[in-house]
Amino acid sequence: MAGRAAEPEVIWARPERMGRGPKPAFSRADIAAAAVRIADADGLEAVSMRRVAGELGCGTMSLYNYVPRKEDLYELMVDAVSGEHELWEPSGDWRADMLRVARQTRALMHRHPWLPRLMSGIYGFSPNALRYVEHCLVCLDPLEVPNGAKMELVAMLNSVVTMYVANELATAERARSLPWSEEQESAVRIAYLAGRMATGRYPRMAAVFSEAPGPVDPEAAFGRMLWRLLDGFEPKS
Amino acid sequence: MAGRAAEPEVIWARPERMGRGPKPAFSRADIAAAAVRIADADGLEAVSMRRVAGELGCGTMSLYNYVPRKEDLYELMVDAVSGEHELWEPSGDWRADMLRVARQTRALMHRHPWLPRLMSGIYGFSPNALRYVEHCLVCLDPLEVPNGAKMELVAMLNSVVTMYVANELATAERARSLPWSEEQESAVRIAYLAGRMATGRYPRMAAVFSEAPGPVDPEAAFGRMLWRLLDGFEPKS
DNA sequence: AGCGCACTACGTACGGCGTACGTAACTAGG
DNA sequence: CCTAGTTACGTACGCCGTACGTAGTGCGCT
Repeated sequence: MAGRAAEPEVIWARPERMGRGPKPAFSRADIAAAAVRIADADGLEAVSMRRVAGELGCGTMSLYNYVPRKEDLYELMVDAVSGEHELWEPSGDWRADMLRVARQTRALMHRHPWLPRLMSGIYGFSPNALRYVEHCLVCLDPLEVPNGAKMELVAMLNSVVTMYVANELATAERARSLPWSEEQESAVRIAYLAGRMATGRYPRMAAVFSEAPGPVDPEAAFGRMLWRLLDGFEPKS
Repeated sequence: MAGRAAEPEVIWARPERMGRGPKPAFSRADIAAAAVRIADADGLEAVSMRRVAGELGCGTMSLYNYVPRKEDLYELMVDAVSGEHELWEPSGDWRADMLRVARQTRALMHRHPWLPRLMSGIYGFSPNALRYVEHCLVCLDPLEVPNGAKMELVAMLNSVVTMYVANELATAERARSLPWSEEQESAVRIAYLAGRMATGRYPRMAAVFSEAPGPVDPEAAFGRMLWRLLDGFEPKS
């Protein structure tokens, strides 16, 4: 019976340094940084165990001493860039602070375009995620709602920001990955949508597209979205 | 010069049937259904071109006559399950209708647990996505805000639901994929978090966890989240 | 001090992946 | 009826994650 039932499985629970043998050549931070560098430069699909090992200058299989499965490498990456969040002394205006948090998260995801995709699959609270959530809660001190609601606010904020940026990036990446210019890509897109709208099956959507004065301003749309979200948490007067 | 600069690239823009040769053995719907069956049974990572071809009973490379790249297969899958959305005559109460939409989306994602992960990477409006959005807009007819705001409402609703279910599924899958029971998994998780909280570095989070009476009711939390979101769109009185 | 063992390092190898490419069969348009 | 465009599909290439075996290393115990 018995035997190894698979190790702790939550990578943050396993100690970085074991007691016995020679000391490791790298830290988790080194590995995460290497993986982040690769993903930033060549995209998430370029992050392979071989490539990360190459970046570090070690054999491929040596990586498995630090990271039991590739999925854990992803968790390391998310935690590493979460550490880039700059924290500040709360202003006393929780809405202003939350807007600042959201804008910072959006900037972070633009710097690391692979981040939204990984956010959907992450399970637990990494060290830097804990720091981040704690900071949000401190900023929410002036808000007079139950603590649970504050957690839910943080979760919702992250959700909408993540998906908003994911959409931003999906259209941008389409334009970049193909040998077309962005105008051509968007022209094809518009033409397709126009064709669909012309069928008359989607009158409400057609109305939306026809009355749109031009391309939407992403910054303004982002701000409106956040404002509406925060409105839902304002205590009833 | 020139030559082929890569085809239309938006799979919905390319016609399903070409003019000339023998008639295709399958439709896109067949292929999508096969892929969905595999993903439902064995997870998204089991969806490979070979496996789908096997399910259809054809050679692997024959699939590329229907689907130029694997990414397009994913789009087909998302569109296929989006067609499972049941549409109804609007009730006149836009909040009730939006709640129903959200609950239906959540149920859909529980039926197809791979869906949230794919939603983050999808680019355009597939036929069934158009149907779905149009239905939401119809339900929002009684809401007196600009049309653009209605689109933004639908987008936010989908974002929040997607990430909520993604979190639900991530914890559930962790528990299932390991040879542990769910209680053991959650025990490890709690122990880890308790250890972190004991450091005193996260007093606000510690307060949240300490005052939680027990495991949260996912249905109730889901409902609260939606209610707050919709509140942000209620026209100012 | 010195032994033993837990750990690190890493090469090899296996099965599976996406898909480029070449070939044969087939059918609709001229 | 011919022929050009399409379908069908087998082969092959270069990746991928990672199981496993072996050798070296230095901490902790006796």
